[in-house]
Amino acid sequence: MRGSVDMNFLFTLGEVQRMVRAWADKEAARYGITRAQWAVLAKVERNEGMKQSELAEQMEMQPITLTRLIDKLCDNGLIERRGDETDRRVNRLHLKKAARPLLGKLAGLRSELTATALEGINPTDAHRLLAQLETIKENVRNAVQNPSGEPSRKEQRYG
Amino acid sequence: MRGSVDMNFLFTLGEVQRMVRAWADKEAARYGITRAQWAVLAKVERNEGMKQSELAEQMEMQPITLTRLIDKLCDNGLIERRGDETDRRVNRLHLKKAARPLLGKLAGLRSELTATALEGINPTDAHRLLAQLETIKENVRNAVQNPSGEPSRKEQRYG
DNA sequence: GGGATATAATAAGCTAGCTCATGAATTCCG
DNA sequence: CGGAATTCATGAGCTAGCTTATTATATCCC
Repeated sequence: MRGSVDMNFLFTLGEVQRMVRAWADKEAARYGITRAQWAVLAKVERNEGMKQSELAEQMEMQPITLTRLIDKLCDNGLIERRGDETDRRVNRLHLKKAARPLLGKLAGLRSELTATALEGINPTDAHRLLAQLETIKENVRNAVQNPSGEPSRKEQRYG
Repeated sequence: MRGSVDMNFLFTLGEVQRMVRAWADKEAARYGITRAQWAVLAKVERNEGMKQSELAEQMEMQPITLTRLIDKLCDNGLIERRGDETDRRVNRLHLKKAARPLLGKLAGLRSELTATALEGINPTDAHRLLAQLETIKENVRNAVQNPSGEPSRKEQRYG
């Protein structure tokens, strides 16, 4: 029965998210960075030379939101925008040297935080949890793209 | 191996939370309410006559944060603060009549949202997911209460 | 070439949510 | 009684996110 899940899922997710965010922000603050900025920094590390627009899409956020976060990372000397050689509209994002040691510490912090959060959940379940989160993300993405009222004339769910 | 979970759990949770929040807020906006306010309203429904401080504790948020949300719900005529008879510092929260029909619609919306978000996840897994979220919440609560370095052996804070 | 259109980034201005610091009223308790 | 703690509210300020609009550049296609 879905009843009891129905009862709690949305709000529980909300509470967990708020608690985790506050906690991770507080810990990350030791390194002078917020969690949102950290997420951007980590993405740049794994994909140096990305365009802002690509990164925004990957992170499921609006380009302007990303711009603000990048502004701060640039102010702090952690990354830099470099113009693209063939398309002068484009900025490509690169780490600056100062980011390296910080990223090392942040990796350690991430392990700590994850281990603490997932304590008591065995690795198999943890993997399933992560996969379910991805599923939910996908479901929400779809829902946002074809809003519920609209049947989207391909899959009319009410027979 | 925990490696790949370690790699993604924190940031994936963040992305899911942002997407779900934006989506739920957008849907809830049809009824002139945000998700955060909705959560408060739903709690008041299930626990009429609560004090603000009790509610804040239940919802794992700071009293001041709750005060702001309650301000808006009062402005919109959905709930009201009534003074406690024996302790005049205390406000007790009650639904106003206007809240009833709204709560009915919101219950429907919640079912819809939950069903959409969890599409493709079977009920057993959905229950496990919810239980894991509760576990994480508990873990984070503990972590925040005794910050990481401190072993906090049995709370001998005095003496 | 040149107009229409698309894309990249940004600007301006707003909101929600959260916090800290402060203060006021009240109650508790030694 | 009188100091300490509790309960709530206010004000100021922050991050992060959104919408709408603007600027600059590229591309498409006649």
